Amino acid sequence: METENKKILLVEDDPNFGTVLKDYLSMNDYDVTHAKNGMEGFEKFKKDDFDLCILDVMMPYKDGFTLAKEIREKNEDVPIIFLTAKAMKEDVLKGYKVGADDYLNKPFDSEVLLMKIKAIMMRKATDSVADSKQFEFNIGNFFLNSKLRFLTYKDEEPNKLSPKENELLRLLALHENDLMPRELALTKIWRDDNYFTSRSMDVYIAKLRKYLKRDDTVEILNIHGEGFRLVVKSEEEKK
Amino acid sequence: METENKKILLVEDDPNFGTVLKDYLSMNDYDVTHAKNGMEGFEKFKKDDFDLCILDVMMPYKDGFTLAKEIREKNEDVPIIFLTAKAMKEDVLKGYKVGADDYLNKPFDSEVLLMKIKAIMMRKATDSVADSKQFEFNIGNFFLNSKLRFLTYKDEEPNKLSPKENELLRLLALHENDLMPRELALTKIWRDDNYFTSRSMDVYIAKLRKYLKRDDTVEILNIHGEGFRLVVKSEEEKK
DNA sequence: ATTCTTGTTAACATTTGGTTAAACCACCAA
DNA sequence: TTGGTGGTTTAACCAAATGTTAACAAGAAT
Repeated sequence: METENKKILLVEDDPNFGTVLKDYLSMNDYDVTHAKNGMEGFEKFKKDDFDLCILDVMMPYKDGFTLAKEIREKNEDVPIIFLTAKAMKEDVLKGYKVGADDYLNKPFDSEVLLMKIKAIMMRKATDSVADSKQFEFNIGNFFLNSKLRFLTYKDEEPNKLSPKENELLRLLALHENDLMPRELALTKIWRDDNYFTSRSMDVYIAKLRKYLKRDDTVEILNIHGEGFRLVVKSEEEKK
Repeated sequence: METENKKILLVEDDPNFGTVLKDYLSMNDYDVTHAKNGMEGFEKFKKDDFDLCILDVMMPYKDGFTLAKEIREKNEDVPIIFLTAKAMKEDVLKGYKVGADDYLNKPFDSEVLLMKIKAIMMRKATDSVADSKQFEFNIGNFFLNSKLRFLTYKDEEPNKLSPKENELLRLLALHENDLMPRELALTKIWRDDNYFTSRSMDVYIAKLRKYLKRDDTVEILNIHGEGFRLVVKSEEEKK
């Protein structure tokens, strides 16, 4: 199991095709947000951080190109793939002008789309030195490197964390001193919220507590029925 | 003094189409070398340094894919565009597997080709700062010359590395002390990510470890499910 | 009290990695 | 053609890492 799935923004007005495509991509481990038109697409784009945008060109109100331009103003790096109804030269040229990374003519083969997505993601993966921000945390006297899955106490030997331990602690750290809802961890890490995954998560909370108990300024509290809270006491309140 | 024009290798067996295309590209300020078949294409490729290859897929003797594979062995970065007679799914997938950057269905619009060329060059220009011509590495007491495929320990006799050993170690070195994701090596070196390529990679990791074990400040660590990490201990932490 | 949730441990199942050796393959030379 | 050589892949087997489930104890809520 790896960190988090890649997020894709899919903007497609045809509801049937849109949902089918969304499901297909989800099945292939992408985290897909589906917007039904240009406006909605842009709203959703602003609210989240996507790794890729797939835009239908022909849409009412706001076509794919206009949307792409707006997106480019906000972010000049996100890869964009256009879906065009036919291989119109003008469309293709326009697409490239807006900074498309690729385009596909409908109808297209879903495997080809997957291939393209992979190729594009790989390209980005190589150069983008990755935002290390989201992956490093100071938690009391601990330091968590979530990319290498290391938890270090003071200057001792780093402790290896398993993927699930790591993801869970990272989520807790992202919500430091605040509630980290059970449901959030379950859907993000276990991708399913049921009795068993819930019990499994509790097992992992126990493991994390074991690691963290070396530092008595750090603690994972339970909020009954809601979730957990990673609290870090500051120097003063430590006494 | 002006910058030099981008060099394009065009491999196309149809003499009419080939020369017309060559002239068209030349007119647009590209420095085009035209080869009439796969053999000639590969010969010319070896003799010069191209910024882009445009390969016809259907050619006598040696088809475009085979040629692409040979080219990839020499150089894993040159962008490759395929020209395919028809939009066959198999062809497209095959192309991507060989590491194509794009493909075009004949007949195609020349402006579209120009656009694609521009887009691809742009991409390389921006992101390829990443794998910038980095072919020499100091790894602890080792010195890796990745161009000549030599690994030297202190001042002893250089050790020859096979192409795969070399590429793998180079990728690791590029990510020194950081995670080198499995997937990255598999797609970059093996051009496919499946059970067997993955096992093959593990075999190569074992080989590299054997070379490296002479120096105990250097080590290849595994990050379960993620990839590998080439760590070089500094003098202090060595003790 | 009793019912639901959480904590913890340990057994078990599954997945991934390490290593060796043999098979395979392309190339070159006799 | 044959045989050798170097490189790579495949197979087999084992070891390590990770994850799930069951069982039971302990807390909280009503």
